This record gives sequence, structure tokens and C-alpha cells, in this order.
Amino acid sequence: MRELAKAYDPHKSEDAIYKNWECKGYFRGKTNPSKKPYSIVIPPPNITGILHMGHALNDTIQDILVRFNRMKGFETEWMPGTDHAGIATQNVVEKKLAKEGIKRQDLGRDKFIDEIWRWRKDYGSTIIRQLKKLGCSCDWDRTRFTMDEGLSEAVLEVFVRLYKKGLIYRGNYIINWCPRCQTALSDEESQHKDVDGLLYHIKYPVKGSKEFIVVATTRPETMLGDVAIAVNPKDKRYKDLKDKTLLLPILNRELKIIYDPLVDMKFGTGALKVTPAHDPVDFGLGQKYNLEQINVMNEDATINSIGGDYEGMDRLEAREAIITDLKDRGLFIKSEAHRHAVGHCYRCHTMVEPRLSPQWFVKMKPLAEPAIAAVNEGRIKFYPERWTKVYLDWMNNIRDWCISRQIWWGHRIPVYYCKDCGEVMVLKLPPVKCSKCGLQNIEQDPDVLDTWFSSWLWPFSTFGWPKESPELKYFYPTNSLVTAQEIIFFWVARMIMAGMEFMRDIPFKDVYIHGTVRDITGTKMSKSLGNVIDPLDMIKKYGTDALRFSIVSITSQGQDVFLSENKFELGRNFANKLWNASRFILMNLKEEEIAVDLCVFFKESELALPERWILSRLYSNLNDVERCLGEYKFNEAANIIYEFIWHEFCDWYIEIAKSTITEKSVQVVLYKVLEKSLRMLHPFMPFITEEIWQKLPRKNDAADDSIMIQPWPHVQKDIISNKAEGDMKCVINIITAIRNIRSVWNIPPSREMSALINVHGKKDEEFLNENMEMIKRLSRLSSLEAGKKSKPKNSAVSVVVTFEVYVPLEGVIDFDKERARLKKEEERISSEIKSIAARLKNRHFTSKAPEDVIEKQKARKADLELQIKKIKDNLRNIG
RNA sequence: GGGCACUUAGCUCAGUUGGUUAGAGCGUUGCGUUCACAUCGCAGAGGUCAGAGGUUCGACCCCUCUAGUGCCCACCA
Repeated sequence: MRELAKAYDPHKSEDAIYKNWECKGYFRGKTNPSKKPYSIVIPPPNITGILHMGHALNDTIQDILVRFNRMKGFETEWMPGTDHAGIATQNVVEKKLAKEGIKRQDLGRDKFIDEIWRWRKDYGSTIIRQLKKLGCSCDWDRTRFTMDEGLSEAVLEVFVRLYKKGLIYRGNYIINWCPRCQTALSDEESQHKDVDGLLYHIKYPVKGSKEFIVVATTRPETMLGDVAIAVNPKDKRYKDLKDKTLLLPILNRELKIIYDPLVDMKFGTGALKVTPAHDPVDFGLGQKYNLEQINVMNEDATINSIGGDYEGMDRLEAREAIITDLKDRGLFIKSEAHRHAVGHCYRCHTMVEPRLSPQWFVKMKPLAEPAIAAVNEGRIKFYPERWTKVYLDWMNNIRDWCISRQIWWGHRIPVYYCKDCGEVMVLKLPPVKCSKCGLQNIEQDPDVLDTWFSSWLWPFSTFGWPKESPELKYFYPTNSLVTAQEIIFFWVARMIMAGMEFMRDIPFKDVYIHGTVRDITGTKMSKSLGNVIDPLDMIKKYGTDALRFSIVSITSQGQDVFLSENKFELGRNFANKLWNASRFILMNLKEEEIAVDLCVFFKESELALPERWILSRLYSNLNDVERCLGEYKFNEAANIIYEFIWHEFCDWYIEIAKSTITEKSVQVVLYKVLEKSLRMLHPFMPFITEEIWQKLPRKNDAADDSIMIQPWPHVQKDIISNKAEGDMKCVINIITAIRNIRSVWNIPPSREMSALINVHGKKDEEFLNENMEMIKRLSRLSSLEAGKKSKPKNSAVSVVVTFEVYVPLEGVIDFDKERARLKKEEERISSEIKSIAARLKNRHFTSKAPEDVIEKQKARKADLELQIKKIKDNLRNIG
């Protein structure tokens, strides 16, 4: 009646299904006072971004949460959007222009920014299309961009507020400078990488003497800016230098000697050259001892005019040249291998140069305090929990945040200077005239803000803040934030601070930190390494659901995932399995039979064991899946569903049902289990479940339009039955035992085989007789009898708890082999009995272990003893 | 220098109030298939849970140490 194709083809329907959801407005979150809200804000991907496996994992997890909670009856909002990604985007567009031979300076600021907006129009929503391909049920009508009008207003508002509060200041400090991007970076944007470098030992002559002291440095080029030498006051080696002056080699600048306990006597020679304009430690010493700051480099890290002969050289070139010159003058002693951590630009990986320059900063300590409290008080929880400590350690040692960037793409700093009187004005809107002198000669600060200065407002700016919109009121605070560990400091911590400061409330309740997607060797996937597995390729090859299901089921909570392409077969095969099971059921379903309420039906019908069993398993598993989703254990949830659908429902129940499929009870159970399984699976595999669900016979009203707006199945606790599950397990064991005998003795399925089962007691006999047909059919027996039986000659035997299964094997059986088989079984059981017996004899065990554990052990022992007795009997009369 | 994670079957990985016989996928061995599915079915083989010590009646699980691997943070130039 309702035909499905023989194999599942994801490409035929995914796009149409998605379009339908979107058109019907099912992704839309409304402010609905009669429902409870559930909201998530997406970690906004960069507009330069293209979908990679990290996104695939991150956004699949969010979609699972959103779809699950939508089905659970929450008013659901998944807020999507993109990040303008200041430096990254500017770099991309600069590169594009470079191909046409154009520099951004040729265009000028305004035209260059126009160029980026144009680029964004053409390419900036690629990632959004790809997220749709992934099946994400984001509320696209609300899609935000960190540079759109509303969010820009939020940024200005925040800047002005923090400035007025004294939490934003401008200062001349050592910051991380990327000479390639030619901008300041925050501490987080400078990534430390171990580098094999050299530690150079250089002589610094003592003025007016033949003496010298030796200084060790990794960056000799910065010596051009040296103003002092520092030693530890406890260092006896340098005691006598107190009143002397040193000479800077080559430039012959006079250098002071300062004594400071900060200097490590054990490192190098114990003498530190002090270059306040080029090193953070030296900067600090410079402040303390009021030293001159001599900047010897240009913005591109070439040496400036102070560097004399070295002017114009790149920093590394200058390093070589200086070493050569020092050698010529006999001032070079040696260089030794030295491995140390060097900061690199997180965008272009150029070595960062510590540089003295005027920048804007946010004072973080006051912002951090409430954010620390929110986590300490448990109002925000991290999953896995260990990230709490990482967060708190960072927050407790937080340093001020450098927020100004010397680039053009971004939120321009709302600070205006009067060129006449020097007044500084911090305002959301540009002033017409100077507030102090009244003249109109006003200039805006040329810098823009760090990209993260807009991202940290994301959980409320996207809902309309600073306006008090109904959405903000309804959906804030959000429920879960799903992200990767790399951006805990960049983003998560700062969002918490911003939330506490501007909303006076946490931005989200749970933070789920998932692992990093790596290649099979454990290396992080990156385009430049060429080790990426492209999710879109995988979608083409295996289908979206396969991608989603596979990546989720192989990623355990918070662990990194090592990916290889063949892992996607798991999801594809599972989809096909489900498809074919559905196909089979639909082929056999009589519509008029199934329109019943399952609970009523269950109460009023005498269901047979397999039906009672599969329903019990359905609800047991459903219960577990819900629990796992609540604990962010997505792989466990996925695996439970996989195991249930494939191995319990398909392998056992459907196989059993084949012979009884025309009966009403079987029809009902097949349909109900399939239908509820589809719902349970829908958050993980939205497309195939929708497609099959659309083929199911059902009412045709609007509420019945799509599986994604159906309620999550309710766990019917009274249908869960330990007895049914235990009984069925016993039947399965008997069938498996007989199949095993067939396999061991190499009896092809085509060959007839019969069996006898020896039972003790009426109850067992009744139980077997009730399930006789099922056992017979699934073990391919021509005849099966149960009762008080003795073993026929030439039989193989298998003991299943209290049952002895005899399979006559005239002409096939080899008694030595059978004896060996039983012996092996006997050994296994007797060794287990031994260990249980020892345990039960142990007084400490019986006195200390809980009652139920002891009872279980006793029962187990009794079972095993019964089994071994039967095996021994059979061993005795083999033949 | 500080911190975190990992080490379980040939491979990739699951495994929490500590309690029978440690699981899965892939691979592998044997058998099978017109009758939902070879993207399949049935039955197997395969593990001293990194090593050492400790706590406990009982440890893959808790504690200590060791070894190896990976990651994060850090102003030893």
C-alpha cells in the first residue's frame, strides 16, 4: 500500500523537507506566555567561515537539544547569526584585492569598508546555507550579524557605559603586536607555540674599564632599545657593579644597572637586558625605575631610524646583522639551543612582537567578580564539570583586555578628539562640536574594537538589547550554550561577565563544552594541513542524517573525536536499516487495525510475550534516552536508540512478528513502536524520520503535518515490565543456543533439524509451550517438543538456566568434539562458581556487603550449580 | 613551571552512587540470502582494562607513584 524505495536515498528529499519546515514557520520562536521558553544562541560563525567538522558537531548537538525540547513542549528559540570577524575578514578581502593589484590604502578607509560589505553580500552567508543543509532548526527570521544596526548600537552603548564607569581607559602599554596584520591583539589572540630558538650570550662593556658583563637574550635585535641591565640584588657576581655604568654594544648608549629581585639568578648569566619598549617584563621594570622607553621598530617590525645602520631591516634580518657585528667586535660569546614559547597571531600565525603603543583597555577585575560568583554559586554549570576550574583559574587571574585594533573592519571606537583643545568625548553619536571649546574641528579615534567586543554581548544584543524587547524578557537567560574549549576565554567567560554587568543576570544556565574534531592521527583538522574531512562531501556521500548520527555517536562527552571517513558508514547503514524496517512494516500494515490508543489497547488486550517485551524495551530505552539528553550524553543517547531499533526491534521483534503479522495486536505494536521510535530518533536524524513519518497512515490535520512538531513520546511506566524482559531474554538464549549448535556442527539452514527441551515443572513447560512456535521458527526447527524428556542418542546438548536443549544429530555428531565443547563450558561455569563460593564464604563479605548484592550472588550461584550439574550429567552419558 | 585529559579487543572508542561473565562499530573466521535490508542475516574467535603500590569483603572505576601520549595556561629574558 505505501511503498518505499528499496534503499534510502537521502538526496531525494532532504532539501524539500527542509524547505517545508522553513515555510511552515516551525523554527520560529514566539513569545508565548502559555509555554515555557527554551533558548540557545548559536556561537556565531565567522562570515568568512565555511562549514567544517567542528561546526558539524557543534551545530548538530545544538539542533538535537532544540528539536528535543521543542518536542517536549517548550517554546523554542535557536538564535542564529554570524560574526563580522574583524581581522579575519579584513585579511580575506585584502588578499582578494591583492590579486587585482590593489592595496587597502589605495582605496582609503570608506571604500575599503564598502568593498568588505560587498564581499559579505556575495559570500558572507555561505555558512548559513550550509547550516541549513545540516538540518539546523534555527529561527532564521531573526538571523543577526555582529555589525548590523542593533548589535552595533549595543556595542556603542556598552563602550560608553563602561567608559563612564571608569572601566574603559586608554594607555600606553606593551601589547601583542602582529606585524603582518599591523594591529594590536589581546593576550588571548596571541597563541604560545614552542619554538626552537637560540639564547645568545653577549658582552656588555663596563664604561671606563676592560671589564664586561655577559647578558643572555633570545632577541638580540631588541638591544637597540636597551636602557639598563638588571641583576638580582642577592647575586654576588654583580655586587661590585653598583656605581658603574655599562655601554650598549654598537650604539654605545650608556646603560644603568638596576638591582631587582625579579631577576632569576639561575637563568642565563643572571643579567637581564632591559628594553622597556619591547618586552612586558622590561616594561614593568621601566615603570618601576623610571627608565626611558625607546621604540626601535616600525609597525611592520622593521628597525626604525633609532637603529642606525640597521634601519629598514626586518627584525630577523637585523638579528643576524647584529650578531655578525658583535662577532666582529669580539663581543659575542656563544649561542646555545633554547626552546621557548613564542606568541603567534591567531589569525595569520606571524610571530607576535611585544610593542609599546597607546591602546584602549577594559578593566576586567570588577567585571569578573560577579561572573566568578555566578559559577561558584552553581547558577551556571559546566559540562563536563572539569571546565569549571579552567574557567575559575582564568577569571581569578584575569588581566585587562586590550580592545583596540588598528584595522578598518569593525565597530569604530566611539571616541572623538577635539583637534583644537584636545578634549576627549566618548559618545554613541558623533558630536557636532567640541563640548569644551565649541569648535567643530573634531576627529574620531581611527581604531576599531576587538571582534569579541561585540560577541560578548551576543546572548542579549541579539534579542534587542539595549531595548527592553519582549523577546529579551522572554528568552533571556538562555538555557544551554554549546561550544568548544578553544573559546572558553575568548567568548564564554566574557559573555558571563557581560551578562552579569548589563543584564544583571546569567546569560545561560549550562555550558556544554564538546571536544575538538581531529583527524585519525590526532592532529587538529585544518585546511593548511590538508587533513580535513569536509562535512559537505560527507553529506553528499552518506546523507545529512548519516553525518549527524555518526559524529554524535562517536563523540563521548567532552572527549576529542578522531575522525576518519569510514566512520560515516555507521550512520548511513543505520539509516538504511531503519528505512528498510519501515518499508517492511508499511508493506504489511492494515490501516484499519492500528487506530487505537496504545495504553488502552495494552490494558485491554492479552498481549503475547514478544509484544509485551518490545513495548517494555521501547519505554525503558526512551527513559534512558531522556536521561542522557538531560546530562549532555549525546553519544549514549544515540547508541541506545541504535541498539534498540537495530538489534531489538529489527533483529528480534520484526523477525518474530513475521509469522503473526496479520494479527491485530502485532499490527498495533509494529506501528506504535515504529512511530514512537521515529519521534525518539528525530532530533538526531531529522530528515529520514520525517520522510518515513510522512508515509505513515495517520490523520491529516494541520497538527499532523510534520514529525518535528509532534510531542516527544511519554514514557508509559506501567508498560515497562521486568518479567517480560526476563522471559524474553530466556527465549532469546534458547534460540541462540540452538543456532549455536547448528553453527558448531555446520548444519546448513536448509537442512532440517529437530530439538527437545527437557523442563522441570509445569510452569516451565507452560512457558515453553506458549513460546514454542517462535522458538521453532527462529531456530529453524522442523519439530520441537518440551516436557519431561531424556536425551536421545547422538544428541548435542545445551543448558540454558533450567532448560536442557537436546538436538539429535545422527551421523553428524562427533563425540570427542562434543565432549570438548561441554568440558569447556563446564570449566567456565565451575571457575565462576568457585569465585562466588569464595566470596560467600568470606565473613567480611557477608557482613559488609549490602543484602541485595549477597542475594544476587546466591541466586547466581544456584543457577550455575544447576547448570553445571546438567552439563556433568550430559558429559557422563555422552553418546 | 602550573593545570587538564588520555592509555580497555587487531583498529577506533564506550564503560559513575566500586558488586555477577568488561561492551560497541570497523576488521577478522565460519555459515547463509528470491520472499524489508549485502548499506544484510546467523554463529564465533579475540581483553593479565599502561605499569607498580595502596584503600576495600570486593577496583577498569577511588588514592599515591611511574611511564608514555595529547591539550591548555604561564612576564626565565
